[in-house]
Amino acid sequence: MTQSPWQPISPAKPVRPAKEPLNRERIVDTALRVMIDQGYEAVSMRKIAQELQTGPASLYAHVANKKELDQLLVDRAAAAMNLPSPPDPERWQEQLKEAMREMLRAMRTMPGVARAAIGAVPLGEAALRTSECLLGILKAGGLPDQAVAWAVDLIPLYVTAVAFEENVQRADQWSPEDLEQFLDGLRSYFASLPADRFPLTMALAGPLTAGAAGDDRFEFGISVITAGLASLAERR
Amino acid sequence: MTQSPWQPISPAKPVRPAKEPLNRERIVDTALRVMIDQGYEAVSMRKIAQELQTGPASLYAHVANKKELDQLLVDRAAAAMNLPSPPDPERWQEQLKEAMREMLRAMRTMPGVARAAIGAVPLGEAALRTSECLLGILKAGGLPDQAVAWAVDLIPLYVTAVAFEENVQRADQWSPEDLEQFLDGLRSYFASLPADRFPLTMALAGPLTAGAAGDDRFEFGISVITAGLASLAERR
DNA sequence: ACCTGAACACCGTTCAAGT
DNA sequence: ACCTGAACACCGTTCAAGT
Repeated sequence: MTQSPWQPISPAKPVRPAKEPLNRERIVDTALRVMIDQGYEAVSMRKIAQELQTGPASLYAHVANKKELDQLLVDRAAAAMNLPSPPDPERWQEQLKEAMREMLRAMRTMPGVARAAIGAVPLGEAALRTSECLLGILKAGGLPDQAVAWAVDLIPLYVTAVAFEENVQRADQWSPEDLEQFLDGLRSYFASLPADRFPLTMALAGPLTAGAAGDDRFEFGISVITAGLASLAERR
Repeated sequence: MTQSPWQPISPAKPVRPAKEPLNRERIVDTALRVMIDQGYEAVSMRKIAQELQTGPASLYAHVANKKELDQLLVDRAAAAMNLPSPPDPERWQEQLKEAMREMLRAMRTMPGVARAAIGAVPLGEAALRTSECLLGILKAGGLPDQAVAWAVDLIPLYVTAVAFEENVQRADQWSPEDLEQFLDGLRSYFASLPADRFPLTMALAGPLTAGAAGDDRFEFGISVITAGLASLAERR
């Protein structure tokens, strides 16, 4: 074989290696992209490896296991949250509601993250910052320390559960029309129940199937929790 | 081969067929047993089939898919709940708390059922009876209809999320000592944080790691929710 | 109508072998 | 130290073939 004259004589060495090396960040970036595009179910060690043009075994040099990857995704979501600060004793209830709305908003931008978050203790740096912020708001509200601490457990639990519910529906690929059709079916199902055994379910079929699409149900939830916490503060 | 004299001459035909036929109930019974023994992760179509001495394909004649099996398990848990009745306007808050305690108790006897329940709309007969009962208690509390309906969504969501959390710990096979060790680790982790950025997390390390074992945290949650709902009733 | 074996298209994780 | 192929022990679901 002859060397073309415009090529250097030194052995052909690409300026960049064909593959850039694997690292934690690239793995989490890829997992996040897959999760946003295709949902939590699609985030598998095998699929992430495939996206990175390698085999699943390669990931284990950078991530302990799937659970750790899930935790890293949760921390990404926490990092995306813009929580109200500094805490204001005059407005703590509104700040708390704002924080919960923001938590849900961030989780919605990463559908599936709720599934990764639920039932895991979030100890990443961003998750801790979220906790610290909530602690501040609740302290500003004048709650006793133990109530503050348990509330910081209760609040993400509720928001995550709501996001998780939405995520299940999304995973089933329900369009708004599908949802409306499902609710219609539900209403006629309620109407067909034996009236002697399910009188209230039948009477409240309307309210029971309302607010499934928008944020009214979530707003109700955060109002109940905020009012409940406020009632604890008043007893101080 | 000679026939033993005390055996009938007619061809050996067992009085019962070697296998009793498969049906929904046997499948759900088996799945429930596996779930109680080995947790939700162990409840797979393949494993249940194996327990029933058949192949996984055989189950699909009686159960649409895994999701339907999950729903049937959830309804078994709902059927095991002994909710307070009839509703008493004088005691509705205590009845509501009792109901939530009973829901958690039933879910605890079937670890894993929370995982099957979360994010699915429970429409089995027993689940509907649970709803009907909660509707009665909340109506007795004088809440507006829409609040009653959304509360019936919020309450099982919270209880299920709590049960799910406990279930994750159980799935990781944590003994009480492991939990204590984990909490110790957590406390020293909190103590090691940068004091300028996480002052409250550090100051509240005690309360934050308290009540993880017993029911204090759950009692706090049901108090907050009940008080929040009561504050809506007062505004009527 | 019900059951079955075999297949399809997946999982998470480990491990010995390479560079 | 990092990467890899191959294997292990699993998944849910489908489908043609049996009875």
